[in-house]
Amino acid sequence: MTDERGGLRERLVQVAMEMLAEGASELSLRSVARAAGVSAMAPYRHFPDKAALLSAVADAGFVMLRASLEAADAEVSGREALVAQGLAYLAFARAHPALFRLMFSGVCETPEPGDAGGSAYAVLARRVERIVPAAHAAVATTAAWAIVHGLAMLALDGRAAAGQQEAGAVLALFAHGLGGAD
Amino acid sequence: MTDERGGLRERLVQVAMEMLAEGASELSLRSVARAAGVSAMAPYRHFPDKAALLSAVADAGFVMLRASLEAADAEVSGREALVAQGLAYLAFARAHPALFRLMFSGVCETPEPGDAGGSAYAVLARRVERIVPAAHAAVATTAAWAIVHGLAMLALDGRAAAGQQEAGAVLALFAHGLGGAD
DNA sequence: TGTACATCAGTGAACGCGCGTTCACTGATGTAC
DNA sequence: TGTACATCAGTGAACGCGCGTTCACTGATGTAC
Repeated sequence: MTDERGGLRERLVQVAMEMLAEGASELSLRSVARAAGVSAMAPYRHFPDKAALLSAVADAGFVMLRASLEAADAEVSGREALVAQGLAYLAFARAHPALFRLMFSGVCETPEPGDAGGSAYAVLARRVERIVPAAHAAVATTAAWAIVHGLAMLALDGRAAAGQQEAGAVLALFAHGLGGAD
Repeated sequence: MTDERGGLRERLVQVAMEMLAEGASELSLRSVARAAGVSAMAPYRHFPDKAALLSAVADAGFVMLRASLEAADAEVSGREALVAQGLAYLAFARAHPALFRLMFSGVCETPEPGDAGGSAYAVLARRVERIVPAAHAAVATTAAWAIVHGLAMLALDGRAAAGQQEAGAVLALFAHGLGGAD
């Protein structure tokens, strides 16, 4: 039990993410506490209620997502980087479907929209700004996020082909359709 | 109680949709039965289990969505019709957020992907086919659905500006970016 | 016309369950003097 | 060095709840003869 090191708060978040990774589609406070080897009441030492725990899990998900986008963006440049971010976004959703759903389930009251500083959104926005004329940047960023998010959601529902190839074609079509130099 | 006319099956579906419209975020079999003025067991005469009831509700949602898209498409033509469908899709999501979430929650095992004949997807696909070269139609349709679905989902989460104007700009950018004649 | 029977929609009580949260507690650790 | 006290993380029993589903039933309607 070397895992017993460290604060319970972090452990609960980590255990919850593992449960989601293992296929749990809904988390209960009790089940997370159980999986962490702790009484049902212990989480209340660290979170005011269940929603706060789920919110912390979603936050951790956004940190992971952001890191994925940044890594993908760094590998290439220009329009290709935009496509790479899109594919990374999709890969994240496919790799962590339950977590992804939780992040966008409205449970989490994280602001995370356009103005939230270090958000995953900002990574995408920064890349779009380098591609399209400033006048279109805001609209193009929303469009880029929407297309990638829609693709991910539809793929999770089995409603759109989720293959790397199809997704690549869709993103390339979109990136090509954007105005601006490259 | 003129409403007592008609099959319980249809009444249950209708009542469930009303509950969703009134803000319920999760439906239980019992609550739907209660709202329909019927015992908790009555729904089992018409649905094998809860999932089947939710599935029927989602189906009814798709029928509504499809009708909205068709109506919007009929008003204008060419690229404008594509934008109009997109706005109608968004309007549907905003008008029926809980129903929309249910429809795309994976609860419903409706096929409804590309090949499903009379689906909402087909309405969008038919319009895209008239706009872009046949070689790109499949990719463009997926892209169109994704952008519109992503916009809707992000809007429901409060993560993207959902104003008619912003959405219109995003969709116009996308429609303009598509190749092909118009 | 009347009787016996089958069908069928809906009832109502009960099952076992897991849930979020409350409460009063325990026992270890730190700190003041 | 020792004693008294506060803090704090975690415990464990209990609460009331709504859930999906089971079971055996009731009572109305239709049908055969």
